[in-house]
Amino acid sequence: MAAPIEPPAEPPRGAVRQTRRVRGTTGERRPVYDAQSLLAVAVAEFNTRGYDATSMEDLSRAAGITKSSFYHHVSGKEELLRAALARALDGLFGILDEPASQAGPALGRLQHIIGRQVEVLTTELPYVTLLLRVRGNTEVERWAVARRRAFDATLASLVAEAVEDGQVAAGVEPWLAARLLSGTVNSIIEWYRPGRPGSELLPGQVVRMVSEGILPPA
Amino acid sequence: MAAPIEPPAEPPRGAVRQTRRVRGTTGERRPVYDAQSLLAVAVAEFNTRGYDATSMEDLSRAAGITKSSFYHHVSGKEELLRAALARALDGLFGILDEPASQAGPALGRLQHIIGRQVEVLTTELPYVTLLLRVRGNTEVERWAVARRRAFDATLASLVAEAVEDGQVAAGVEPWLAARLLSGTVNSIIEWYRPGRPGSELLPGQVVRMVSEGILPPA
DNA sequence: GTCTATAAGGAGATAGAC
DNA sequence: GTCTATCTCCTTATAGAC
Repeated sequence: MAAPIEPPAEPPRGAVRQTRRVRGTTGERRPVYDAQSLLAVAVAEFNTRGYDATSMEDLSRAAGITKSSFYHHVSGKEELLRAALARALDGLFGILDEPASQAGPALGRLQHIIGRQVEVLTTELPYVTLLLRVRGNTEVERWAVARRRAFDATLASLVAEAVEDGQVAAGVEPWLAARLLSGTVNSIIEWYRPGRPGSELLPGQVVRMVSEGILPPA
Repeated sequence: MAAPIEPPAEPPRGAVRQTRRVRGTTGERRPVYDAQSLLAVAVAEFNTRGYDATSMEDLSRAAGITKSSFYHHVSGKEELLRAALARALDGLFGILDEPASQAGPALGRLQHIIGRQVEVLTTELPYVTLLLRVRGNTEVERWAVARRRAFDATLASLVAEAVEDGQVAAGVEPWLAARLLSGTVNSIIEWYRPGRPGSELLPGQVVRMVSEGILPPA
């Protein structure tokens, strides 16, 4: 079987609680963690140093507790990776389930997906960043890589369909266009940072630039 | 000091010999290595597994010798990384020294650089791939990241100049265009593999697509 | 839930024989 | 130039007290 929908040995996700802080015995405030908030801490560290270069010691220090306490909450390093990759993939594949991704002319569906992909990239930035950097060293990583490829293949077939339908200029090689398209959109993770004004304009700008050119003649 | 031209503690490069094979005592053929050919082996492994996930044991096994023998030829893991990153950066910055990168209208210089960047990406694929994946964990990595940023900044200022000169449509935000431009070109490392027919057309196709759109209307 | 202590193994790197 | 053996440190992960 290629590219299974479910990751290997996925346990059920626990209930999600908000991170809050309580007063410790010595008076200082210490965060109360659950699996979700520790995942966010871990993914941030993974993205800063790289997954393989980040030790469980690094993660626990970032969370403000010892390594052993960290292990009380999470089952291991690879489980953190699996959960993060699953979240990124859920976001991306969720786009394909939307009505506007399935109805209408191929070009319109493509533009909807691209715009929404930019949105998911920015709203789920840390998780998608991690996903796009995975190399395929373990079973979990290979699963994520295969799912990513399946997503890209969907886009590639849509590009081909748009060319066949005469909505995109025939001089374009569909497979090359699809690859540059994915590369352009995914490259946003290299520089996008949340909280800057004008972020809500980005999806439309990206869709326009891939349609009219990043450097259109005046 | 920011973004020094020279990497930290760079030793002079040794003479380059071609890799050949000699008959061992047991009759099997074993490659004769020098620093350059071992660098190629190492970079290939780094790109497959990721730099941090690749052990010196992995490298020596890929070269067909023991870890100790491997250390006879190279001084260490980080030195391999430094040499590989230097090669990639030399290729990229060499583009900026070309006459066509310095004379004429900004848009023309930009198009020349983009086309040549595609060429360097493909001809120096393993080295540039490694460069684009470096995170900045060590002094050597931070040096490489800073140099990369300097290269991107040169492109960004050229885009701004082309817009000011009225050669590129004024609706384009120069910094966004520059970032998507770099992202699009750099994404080629994710799928390009040497030896396929038609590779010589790629630079021109990429320049056309970033100018006219990846998905131009029919 | 958090801690100290520790197990078990893998990492980068070196010594010294052949 | 290549090898076996080894050093030292760091890694993931667990045991068990509080």
